[in-house]
Amino acid sequence: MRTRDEEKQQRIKKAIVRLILREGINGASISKIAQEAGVFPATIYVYYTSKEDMLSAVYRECSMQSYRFLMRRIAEEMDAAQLIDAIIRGYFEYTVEHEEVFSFVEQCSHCPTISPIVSEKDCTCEIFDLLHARQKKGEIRSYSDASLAAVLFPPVRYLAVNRRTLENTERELGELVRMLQVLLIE
Amino acid sequence: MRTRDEEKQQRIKKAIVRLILREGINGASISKIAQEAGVFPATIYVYYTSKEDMLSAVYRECSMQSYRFLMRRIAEEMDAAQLIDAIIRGYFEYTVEHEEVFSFVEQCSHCPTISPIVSEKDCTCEIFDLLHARQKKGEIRSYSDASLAAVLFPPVRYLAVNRRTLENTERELGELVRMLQVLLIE
Amino acid sequence: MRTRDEEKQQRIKKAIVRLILREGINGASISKIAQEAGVFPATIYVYYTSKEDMLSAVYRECSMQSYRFLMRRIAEEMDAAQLIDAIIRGYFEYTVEHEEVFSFVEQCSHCPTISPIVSEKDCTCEIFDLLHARQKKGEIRSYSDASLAAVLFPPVRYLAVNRRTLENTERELGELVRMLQVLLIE
Amino acid sequence: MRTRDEEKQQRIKKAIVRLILREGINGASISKIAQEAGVFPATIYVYYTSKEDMLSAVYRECSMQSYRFLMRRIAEEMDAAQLIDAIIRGYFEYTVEHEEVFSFVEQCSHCPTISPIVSEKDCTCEIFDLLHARQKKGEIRSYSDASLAAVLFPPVRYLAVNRRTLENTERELGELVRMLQVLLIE
DNA sequence: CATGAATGAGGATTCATTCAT
DNA sequence: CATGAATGAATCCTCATTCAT
Repeated sequence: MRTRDEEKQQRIKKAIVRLILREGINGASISKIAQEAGVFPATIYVYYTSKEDMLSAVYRECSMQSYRFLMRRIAEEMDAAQLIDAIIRGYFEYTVEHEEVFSFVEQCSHCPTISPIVSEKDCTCEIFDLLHARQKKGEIRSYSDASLAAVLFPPVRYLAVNRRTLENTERELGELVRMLQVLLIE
Repeated sequence: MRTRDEEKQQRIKKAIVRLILREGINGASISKIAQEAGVFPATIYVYYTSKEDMLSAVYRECSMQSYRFLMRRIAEEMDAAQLIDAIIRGYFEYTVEHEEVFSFVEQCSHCPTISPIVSEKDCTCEIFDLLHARQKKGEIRSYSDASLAAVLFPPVRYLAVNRRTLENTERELGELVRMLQVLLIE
Repeated sequence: MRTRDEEKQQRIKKAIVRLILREGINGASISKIAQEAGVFPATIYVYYTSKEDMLSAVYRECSMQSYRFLMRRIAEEMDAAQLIDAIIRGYFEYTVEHEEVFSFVEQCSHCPTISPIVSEKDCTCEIFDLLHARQKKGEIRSYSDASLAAVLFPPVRYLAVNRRTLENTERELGELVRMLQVLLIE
Repeated sequence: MRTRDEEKQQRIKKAIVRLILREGINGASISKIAQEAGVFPATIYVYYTSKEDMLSAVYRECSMQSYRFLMRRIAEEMDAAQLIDAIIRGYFEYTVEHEEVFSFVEQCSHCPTISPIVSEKDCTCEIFDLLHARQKKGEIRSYSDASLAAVLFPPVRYLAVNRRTLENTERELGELVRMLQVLLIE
């Protein structure tokens, strides 16, 4: 039956992500992943044809996940200020609530043997549709997509990785939101 | 006694950096590094006590290097606009001219088993001294250091990683410079 | 799934013992053991978690084996003289017939990183039960267990290690038996 | 000057012995020995041509040493009972006072790649001269040298290795002395 | 005589993967 | 579908030894 298998594959995915947060990409061997997932190494090959295949598949899924999470925070009817606030805070919340997945994606996206598989573009197109709409209405300045992407996401990741105390984080995040509202809104 | 070969250690460092750009942290095994450097695997242990020790040492050096490179582009007497321009373009040029080192540092800084060793704070303090001076004079808005760091460096890294054609890159970079000048200058 | 090969594990054990007789504890590397056993080095780790684990396990088994061998030579209804004769000669025969195992145990028992694992006490308790019974009946003098153990086993090992010709050995062994009968029997 | 060199060689010897007590024959590598002795690995090759040569030389010296220690406890004019007492207690004291050397010799003497170098016979000849003299005078029973050696030394080593508390040891040692006096004296 | 860098063989162990069950 | 033993290449690292200084 499907139920058992689905659940086993989920355990494998979670194990990869958890292990890579703890020990880095180097530390994630098939046998460790299997142990962490409570399955046998050979079982992993039932679901994936190779380690590389497995990593890419999980990486792809996780990459998507962060932007799907983000989209749920965003409503069509938000004005530009609200939209920027939602993107920044939503993305940040994602990094906190899904620390493991975030760390996993961060590592994979910087590894030349894995990263080519997924491009951020594919994941963020929906968000850019929304931004483009506001640019057309003259609410958001007509910067290029590259520039928008550069100032919207990497700074949030930076704050997420370097966060210390809750208060600091809250203040820094608020400041970043205001900065980007000033910068992007006409 | 044979004298310690400074040049040999340099070759090892370059080999690490080159190999990690090509094959990622996973692919950088001691034997591959040795081969790339033209030394014997055992020789590496004359210069470093372990692989971890080696990676940290080279990571530390490379991290510093990027900011030393940056500082050379900056002059005390620049005004705020020039300073921002120099930081953005200087940092970007660094990523282009030292692609290998940049990729190496990017990967290490996201790997939980290596990154704790070096903090960006330690490397960028000189730049922040310059920014603080301008903030005091009222030339640069009084955002927190975290926010400044978040909008100054990660967006440049983003453009560096995602650059395609030369023209595009030039345009995007110019746009980013203007954005940050608008954002940061009173 | 392939069933765990009991016979393969036996081959590994024999290989360890044989190799250590020939080349000493120093010479018993995993790869040599594997070669001697006709298995692959990695296969050893299917049966043992580490070299240390393997050595202890085999050492423990071999230690027991010598005293089980001894017990088979001994009958409940023997009188004191017969018992001493049987212990001395039985133990000696063991060292001759299982030279490899004997040499292996001798080496392990003197190595500080292995020996703490097995105590002779655990192996000889049955023999001491028999001796205690004779002590109670007044057939054997009431020396302490330590003294009994000291004069019963180490001298036999000494003769076993230093034996030259068959005749000599036979004579020395007979002499030792008589000495201990005189010494221990009331 | 000879002084420096002599002292350095002494340090090497002590290091070997100390290290082998702690970590067994396996653990005594040239580099560890050098570190323990405070010299450089290459320096060891000034004094010995190879590791094997070094081990044999130190083993030979240490073997002799135990019996020289023993001889100092023995006086020509002792009667048979005193002689046996002196041998047993002298040898035991040696194992306690020179635990490191004793453990080193014990390990080497059981290792087939080292032991052939030294035979106990060579070291104990003086003691046997004394015993033979008493045998001629009819004070000590005319057992063969092999039997004498088998009951005189190995039991002491056994007690030395298996000693726990001071009281126990004292009692066991006294008992062993009395046993051997009864056994060997007419 | 002492040194310390260099070496290449070999150390123990883990790897990703396969295969028979 | 799941398993777990088997594999041979690869892992990091230490070994004894040599050599130029």
